[in-house]
Amino acid sequence: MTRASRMTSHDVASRAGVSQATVSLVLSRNPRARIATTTRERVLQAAAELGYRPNLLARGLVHRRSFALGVVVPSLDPFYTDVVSGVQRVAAEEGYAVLLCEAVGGLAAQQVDLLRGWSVDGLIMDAIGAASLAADAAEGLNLILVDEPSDRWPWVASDSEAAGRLAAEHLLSLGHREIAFVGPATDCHVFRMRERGFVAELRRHGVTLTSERLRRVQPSVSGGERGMRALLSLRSRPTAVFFANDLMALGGLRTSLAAKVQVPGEMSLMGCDDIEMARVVTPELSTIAIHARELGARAARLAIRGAQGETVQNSSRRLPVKLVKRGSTSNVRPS
Amino acid sequence: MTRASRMTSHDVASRAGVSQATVSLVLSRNPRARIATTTRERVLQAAAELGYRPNLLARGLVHRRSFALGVVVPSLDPFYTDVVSGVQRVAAEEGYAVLLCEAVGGLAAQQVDLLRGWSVDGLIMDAIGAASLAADAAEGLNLILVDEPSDRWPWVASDSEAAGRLAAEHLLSLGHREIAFVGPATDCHVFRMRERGFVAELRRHGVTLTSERLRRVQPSVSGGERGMRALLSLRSRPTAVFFANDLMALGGLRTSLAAKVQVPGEMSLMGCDDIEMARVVTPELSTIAIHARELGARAARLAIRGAQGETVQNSSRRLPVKLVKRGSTSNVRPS
DNA sequence: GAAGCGTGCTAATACGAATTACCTCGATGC
DNA sequence: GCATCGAGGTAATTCGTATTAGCACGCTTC
Repeated sequence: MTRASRMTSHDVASRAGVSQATVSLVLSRNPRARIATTTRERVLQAAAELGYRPNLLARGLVHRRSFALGVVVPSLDPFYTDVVSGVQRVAAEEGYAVLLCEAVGGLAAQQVDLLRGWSVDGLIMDAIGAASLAADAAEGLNLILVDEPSDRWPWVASDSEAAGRLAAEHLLSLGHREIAFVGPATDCHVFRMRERGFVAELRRHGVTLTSERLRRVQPSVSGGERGMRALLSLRSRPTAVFFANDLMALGGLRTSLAAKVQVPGEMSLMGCDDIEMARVVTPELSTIAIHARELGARAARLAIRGAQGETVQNSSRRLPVKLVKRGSTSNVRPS
Repeated sequence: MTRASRMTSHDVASRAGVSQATVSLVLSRNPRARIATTTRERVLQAAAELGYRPNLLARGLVHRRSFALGVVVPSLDPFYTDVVSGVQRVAAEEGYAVLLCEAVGGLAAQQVDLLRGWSVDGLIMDAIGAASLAADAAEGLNLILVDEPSDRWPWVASDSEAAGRLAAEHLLSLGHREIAFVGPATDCHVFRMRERGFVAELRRHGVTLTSERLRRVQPSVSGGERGMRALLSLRSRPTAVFFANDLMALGGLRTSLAAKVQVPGEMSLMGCDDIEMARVVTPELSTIAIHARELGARAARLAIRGAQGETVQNSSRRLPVKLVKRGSTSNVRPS
């Protein structure tokens, strides 16, 4: 009951009057171990009395695995925050710890090195980060990609093409034909697919995206503002805009309201991701729900299964996405 | 150059033709060690060629510290996300890893136990979480509290009372006298101080907060909505409201706009924290900047210094806060 | 009563790096 | 020429846990 720290299995052993090995056998519940019930209880009681906690560093050293998952995110933006939260939840359930790294300036490789040193059982990261790794840096690593399919590593991803398609369907169903798209310039699978699905569906309905209605900006709030400003200054304004993520859409909304453009009266806006804040702004943002937490949770499960020796390669599947209709989209007004 | 994993200091040693001890001495740059320059270089080259990374579990086991910081947050809401981000930045600079735990349902104690097992060098957590620990659970732990002063542990905190005072000053300076406050029911130091500073400053100017203008709700967006609805239904509506955090203020803003109440024309709203989203909504939210990232960064530095043996007790200081005037507050309109 | 057989536990070792005590070897002192 | 000394390195031990091989003891069996 004294200092709960610094207690080792040896301390428990001597208090219970057994050997350290026995303590380990009891506490690790090794099924192959034959332990008399009375001994087991003496050990358990001694451990409880001393407040014994196994040293996970020592355990990890022996096992050559740490029971920790590494997560490397480009930044703690709303999307990745949800992913991390999902990872965290599953990890906690399974008794794993989570080592979090924010790879702000392309120093993903350095962070991965650190996590390697920790013998993480699994490493969850985004595609951009993974791409920045040296060829052999990921060797022997149980790597799980978030939101980008790959044939080299297992992955979890949402159905980004469907996301784009759903957005298009929604806007078309409201009668819009003058439609614009704002997406990032970065060559990232998710955004590429969202765009592809969106454009394809528009085309299927005879709507083409003119180049002046396709704006490339940073995937952030201020990027969305820039994109929207450009669209508002066009001779022929669109009546609806799909932004490749919610942050940009929030920027677009801001700019529209600042310009006294009625949303959704004169201009329908859609985002993608369904981050928390989409429900908070006025009007609430129509968007496509990506279920980022679920994505993180699945990545964690995949990582844990991979760490336990299962081959999870190709058990990957795309998570369905869902239209979330809110207040920022409406019928095109009769003109 | 082959598998960068699994390389031990023994491998480096045999490749460089020296003993493992020498490798360790070279790589740990022990100042007391006398190593010939030529040997040092042979070792460094061998290490580089093999892509050697020290095993941090083994290192931690020897040192009885892990070079990792634990962070336990009640949830990854915008505020704590910023805190974590600040911790992360400093940790990365100093070569520390960050073990993140989200203690969703009062299971902070359990998470702390996990982190204990990891021999974390420092543990950063909020006051509510710390309070939920058993009396001896924090024994021997290098614990740093976020946003709650304590004489038992070092802490970092913002000047919450000043935050409330600044909010009051701002609203008063705009001519408001009919003022309301929305805060949480939870007995948390930060919120208590914000309220105290706010109320005291009002009183100093002869403005009292009637009980119907003091709403207690959950510290969330929907809590803010409830509070605002209550205020809007009063016979004598206030002309300005201070919310104890930005999430609640965003809820209040939403509710006001939904009720066609002009903000800031008929109703000035203020939040506190200056989360990212405060700048995104329309109108932009006036608030008090708390500098959560800086709070996290300082907590991390304190934890690291504490881990290195320095006594950081009472080197604690309150971080100044700052009024951020934006579009959700304005002069009271002449009636 | 010697051989056989489980049961229940322990001794010993490994995991990989850090650290301490000590050893060797050449140069120096007198 | 013998003791001294410091520079440069190594062998051995430690950290705390998991695991394997094997010991001791009691019970059966013929």
